[in-house]
Amino acid sequence: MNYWLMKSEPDVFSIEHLQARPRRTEHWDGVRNFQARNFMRAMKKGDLAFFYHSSCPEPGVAGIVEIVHEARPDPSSWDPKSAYHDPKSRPDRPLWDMVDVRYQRKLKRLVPLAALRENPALKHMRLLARGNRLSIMPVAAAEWKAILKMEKQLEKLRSRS
DNA sequence: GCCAACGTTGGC
DNA sequence: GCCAACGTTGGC
Repeated sequence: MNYWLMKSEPDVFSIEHLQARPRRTEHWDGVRNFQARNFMRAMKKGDLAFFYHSSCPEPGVAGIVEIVHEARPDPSSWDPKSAYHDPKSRPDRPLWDMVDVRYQRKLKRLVPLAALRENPALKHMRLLARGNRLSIMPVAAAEWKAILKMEKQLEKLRSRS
């Protein structure tokens, strides 16, 4: 089983939006970057991913989702009406893929980007690498654990105050 | 709104 | 294949 991180702008699509979807499941479509696409292609059913909120007042890890359907062609890529339309992609020659994710849980408290940066255990995390802009990336098992540990610590701090 | 960093495009 | 120009991402 592998771990991943998937970015989304909460104004557009947040962990709460996913939670409100029928069967708490949604296509993760609109990815238009080759590296991100290739990571999606490596995802297996049952893999877990952090749902990361980006481009918002408090960016950070907001929740956990499960990959419930592996990569297959993304129909929005050849839909001229879609904001994600790419004329190079056609139904007979698809260029972009999507996976399905299912809501697993929200973190008890959002783990902010600023806190991730302060954790020495995450020094080499891809998300934190200089200039990183990938919307989908792998997460090492040790990093996954470290972030869940931060969630617990943040929760403890809150319950104490 | 600014700007650094990166990916993509297209001329040569 | 190089590289400048441009567009996008995303934190601040």
